[in-house]
Amino acid sequence: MSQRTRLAALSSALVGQEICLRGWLRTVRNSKKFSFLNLNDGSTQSGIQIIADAELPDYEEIAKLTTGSAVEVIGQLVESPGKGQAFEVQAQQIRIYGRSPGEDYPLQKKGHTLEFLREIAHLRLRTNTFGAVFRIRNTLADAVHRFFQERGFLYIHTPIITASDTEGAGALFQVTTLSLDQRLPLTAQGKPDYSADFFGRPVFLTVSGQLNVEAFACSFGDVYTFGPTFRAENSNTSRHLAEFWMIEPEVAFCELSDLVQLAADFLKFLLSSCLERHSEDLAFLQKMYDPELCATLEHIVSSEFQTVSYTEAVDILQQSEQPFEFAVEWGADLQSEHERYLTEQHYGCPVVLIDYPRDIKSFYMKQNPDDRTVAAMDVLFPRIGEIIGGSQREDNLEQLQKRLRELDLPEEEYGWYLDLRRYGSVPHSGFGLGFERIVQFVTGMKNIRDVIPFPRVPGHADF
RNA sequence: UCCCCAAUAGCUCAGCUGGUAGAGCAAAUGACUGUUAAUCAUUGGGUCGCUGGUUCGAGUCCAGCUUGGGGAGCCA
Repeated sequence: MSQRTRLAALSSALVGQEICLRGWLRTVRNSKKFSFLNLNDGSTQSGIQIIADAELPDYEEIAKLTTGSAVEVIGQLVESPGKGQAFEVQAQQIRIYGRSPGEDYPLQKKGHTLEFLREIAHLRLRTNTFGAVFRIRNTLADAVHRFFQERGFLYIHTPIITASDTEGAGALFQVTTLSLDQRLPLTAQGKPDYSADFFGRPVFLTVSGQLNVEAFACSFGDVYTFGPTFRAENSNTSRHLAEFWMIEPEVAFCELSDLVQLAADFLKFLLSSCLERHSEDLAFLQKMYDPELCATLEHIVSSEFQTVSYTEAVDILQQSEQPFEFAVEWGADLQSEHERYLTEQHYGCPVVLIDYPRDIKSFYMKQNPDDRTVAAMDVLFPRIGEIIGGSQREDNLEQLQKRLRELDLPEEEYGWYLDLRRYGSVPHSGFGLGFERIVQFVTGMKNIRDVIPFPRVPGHADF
């Protein structure tokens, strides 16, 4: 069997040579003496035109090929006399792996709506749009690791099954081997008897690796996680998933200002990696979905992120005289419309909001000396709002214990977490980036369900 | 979960003040010497989302439900 060449590897240097390609047909155009087949193998946006001459053996079978069929083409790469492509392949031999009956195959030689394609998530991957999205998603995943690896961060695999609810991170999926179809073992009080469950206690799918990864930061210094995350929230929006991937760096000997810088450097690195590698995919997405896509990405790479305290932001919003639906008031969480005003209109660049009121943030955030704010940080992007949330962590044992008591959280559940403050405590900070959010931003996709392979949302776990 | 909008052929849609179903594309068949989501001709294709109601008569009006979309909340 011949060595296969990927379409991405084709170049003018190969013109005149015999090559072997394998992939799926996007379009077929027949005329009396030959057929034009457009082949794509997933490695690039543009496919390649195959010329199948009627002189070929089995031409009758070849002429009956339809959109979606899988084939192998052996032939000579030649310069194309036609418009729209630099070269094409003059087929010498075409092997048919699998036909694709035209009367059934849902993908047509026409545009489909993203809503329709979501119903055929196993086949939408063969479209130009999803080719571009998933190639870019791959580059982003690679760039995440490159960024941290180049800076000496350790990649940590935190548990997916966990007993701890990282407070405030949302509703949990419970994991159990107790059968819902049979009578539950009950305690004397009539509650489920978890001593009979697999782990002997209630456990859940993780909503965040943060608490675990703090332990690693307090041993290895600079670490990060990148893994699946689960939220059982009944969120029905274009930017929430029940299962998604999250990146959480955690850095020891790091205060909030250093964390802000890390987040900005990180986001710029991710965006510029895509601009470098994906001009063709981005051009396609720009043409189809967002005329300003590349300009937006380039603008962010070259812009200075604006750091503003929550208190300053509230002042700006109150003086803006914008007709906001929700009033701006110190102590309340900012609404989407407020965040978007700051990043899109007031500053016109990414904004990092810091030092939020203590009462609207989580227990583990570092108390500021003013006694009413904590060293939290949210990075706001134009269009999508909050893309990163993070903070410096409370590293003072007494302060953290006090916070647990104030919020009525069980101190005994956090014993190991408090140990990190008890033994060799250091200032440390970290943030979380929802991976699909950045894929969404880079690709210009409006709905997060279109940037993950098989989306899991309330009421849907198909495929 | 809340608010708003929508659901008609495989896909995208039209269908007026209620009178019994249409187009383009796709598919199948044929034609065509270079096409680019090719072109031309022919053919087949519908429980008008579901349930009930109003009416002589409902794709059309009303109610409930289901599904999809947009926005909000929760957040990443």
